[in-house]
Amino acid sequence: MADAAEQTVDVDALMEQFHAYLTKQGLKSTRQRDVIAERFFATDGHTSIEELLALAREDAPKVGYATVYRTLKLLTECGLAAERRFGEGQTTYETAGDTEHHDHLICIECNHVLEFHNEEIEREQERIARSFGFNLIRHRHELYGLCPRARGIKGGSCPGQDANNKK
Amino acid sequence: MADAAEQTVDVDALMEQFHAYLTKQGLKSTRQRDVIAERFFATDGHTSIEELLALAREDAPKVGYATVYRTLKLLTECGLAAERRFGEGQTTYETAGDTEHHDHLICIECNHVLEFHNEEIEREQERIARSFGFNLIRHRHELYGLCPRARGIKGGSCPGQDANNKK
DNA sequence: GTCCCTGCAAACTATTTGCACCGGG
DNA sequence: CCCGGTGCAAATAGTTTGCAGGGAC
Repeated sequence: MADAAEQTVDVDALMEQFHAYLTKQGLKSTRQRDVIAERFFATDGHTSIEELLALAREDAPKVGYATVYRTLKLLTECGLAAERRFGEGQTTYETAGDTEHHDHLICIECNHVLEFHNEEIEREQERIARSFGFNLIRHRHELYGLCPRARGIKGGSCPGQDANNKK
Repeated sequence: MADAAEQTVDVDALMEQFHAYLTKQGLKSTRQRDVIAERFFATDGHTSIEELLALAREDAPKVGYATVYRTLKLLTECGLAAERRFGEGQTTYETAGDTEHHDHLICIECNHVLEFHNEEIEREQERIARSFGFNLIRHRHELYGLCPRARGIKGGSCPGQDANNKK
């Protein structure tokens, strides 16, 4: 899709942000954290702890679940990762900070996840919150349905289907 | 709020639907199921398994978690209950079937839950799904923020705050 | 009487934590 | 060196399941 050189630059920038955060908090930069963060930044989609553990173990075979959880928590704290809880299973994480806000459209058959953004809805949400006297902090908006392929449309496919079709 | 006589009618009607479903499925109507369903229908808000267990035990002291879970699963199957998973904690359930669709506005301080419905957003969701070739089946839309009371507005309060402020 | 249902406890899944040792600054 | 980090295993939280006995139809 995008070529390797460009991605590497991106990952480097994110790693730098991560290291800056660690330093600021008086925390240490370790091999495990670096491996996990690098692998995480290199994924484009919505990645589970289990997947990240497997990826990290390619570089550092002995890392355990706990370290992955702890590292993703750090990444979430500094705004470089965002937790997403679709369906029933485990939490997945997506890179954040670089990209702007978006919501999700999920196929209930193939579990593929697409992203969308709609200003009209964003505005409407604000209006609703305000009308109840609320200060809107964040929201969660997920659309579940059947992608063209799942509906059996001939030649149909989820846009970007091939990218990262999980489990 | 509403008076007791009116609520009773409502609960009766829902119980009837529940019994109809059980019969249709060749399942049995038992004291435990009735107690749990009645108590559930009598709550207005978003109720957790734990709360339902406590309520059910007022009528039938020996019911266990498993029965409550199993009964709520039945109620969900027949469309009389809907699972809701806000925040981190346990799943809560709300009565469905009688009321029309709505989404939720949750105060992150006091955990109070309000309901809203906005046609514009519903339409926009459909449009978005269609634009990706999706068949929209269901969605999840939750707004998290601070209610007037939580923001410290003098005299402010969540609309309906007193009704059912959980945990 | 036949199955379904129930309560209990054990199993499970996803995540967190305690602890002894390891390693970055 | 010091103190935070790591791996492992055990602990937790929420929910599900297996099983022996009980109850609905």
